[in-house]
Amino acid sequence: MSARDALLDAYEAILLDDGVRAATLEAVAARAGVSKGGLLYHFPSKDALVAGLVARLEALAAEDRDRMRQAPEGAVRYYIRTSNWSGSSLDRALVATSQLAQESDVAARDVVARIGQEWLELIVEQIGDRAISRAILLIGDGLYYNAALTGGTYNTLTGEQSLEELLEVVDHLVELAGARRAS
Amino acid sequence: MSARDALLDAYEAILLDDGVRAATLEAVAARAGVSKGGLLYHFPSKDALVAGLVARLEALAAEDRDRMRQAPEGAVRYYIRTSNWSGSSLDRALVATSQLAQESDVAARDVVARIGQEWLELIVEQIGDRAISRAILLIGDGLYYNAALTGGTYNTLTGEQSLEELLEVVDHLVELAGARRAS
DNA sequence: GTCTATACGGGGATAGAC
DNA sequence: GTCTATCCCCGTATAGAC
Repeated sequence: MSARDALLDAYEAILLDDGVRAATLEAVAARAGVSKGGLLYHFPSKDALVAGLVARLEALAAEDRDRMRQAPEGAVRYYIRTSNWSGSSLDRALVATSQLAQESDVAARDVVARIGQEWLELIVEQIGDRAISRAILLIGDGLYYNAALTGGTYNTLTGEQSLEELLEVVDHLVELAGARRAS
Repeated sequence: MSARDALLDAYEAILLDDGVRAATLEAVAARAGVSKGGLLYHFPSKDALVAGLVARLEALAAEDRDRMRQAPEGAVRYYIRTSNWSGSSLDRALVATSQLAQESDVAARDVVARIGQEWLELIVEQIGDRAISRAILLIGDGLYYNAALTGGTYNTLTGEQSLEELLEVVDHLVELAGARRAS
């Protein structure tokens, strides 16, 4: 793994575990096993570090959209399943970046907003009804919110069973959208 | 208004507008129109300021539960309507405290978790089905997440219409819970 | 009850050695 | 490509004046 990636991993990890205040250059460098000077070679400023994280999130989200579009279970089920915390690269990058968005970081705020819009559009394409799509999107947002609160320490939906139950509820919403389309 | 309340208002406002990093003692004091020394008379440390915010949130949430229980429209509709950002005291205190929870502040994390559990219990009492209740809770969480991302700059559900549409979708979930109870 | 002055540590960033 | 040394600013907190 490149040193850059190791540094971004460390930055993410600290943001998730301890929050923005703890995510200092020194802490990030130490966690990645380099010195502050070493970090500043790869990322000449803190803004550069943020930009690196934003770029990583953007790439991961684009890959995820492809998988979501092609998911055999359907985009909606795929979206809900992957919104529950699993510790995936996308989970981590998104929750970490959300924290920066809350610090009024414009780049972070933009990318998080854009990703949400793209998800919404994909769901609308699949099920047709905008109000129901928004409700489904909000359920996923709720899962991310819960992950963010704990830094992804545990799933909101503990165990496979509650996720299955939630998916079943969401299936009903998809059916409802189908019924509305038919009428 | 007491000086204490003015200081807590200022703390909240900075947390919402600019995030935890900007919420320094000096910034809070300035926004409340007192000096740093003045602030430290009322709240002898930053931890005391956090504790003050947590206590305020707890009180507001307790009042809100009473209103939710007695809401003529039902607890679920009340919950969804008030989860959309309106700039209420509870909105502000909850989103501000959520940010502290993400900084691994134990007191903040506990109170936010507890409030969520109480909401869930209230909804379960009213509609019976736990999985559906959890889905409804997550929709509310999603609304809070969106408010938190922007510091409550705007509603996720712009305009009265999209809120009404969402409430309609949620009504279907409540109906579904009723149907499950009947069977 | 609120202010100023001051101490101290930590965070971001630069220069330059290796 | 990574390290140490150093600078300056800012955030927290204490002491004490008014």
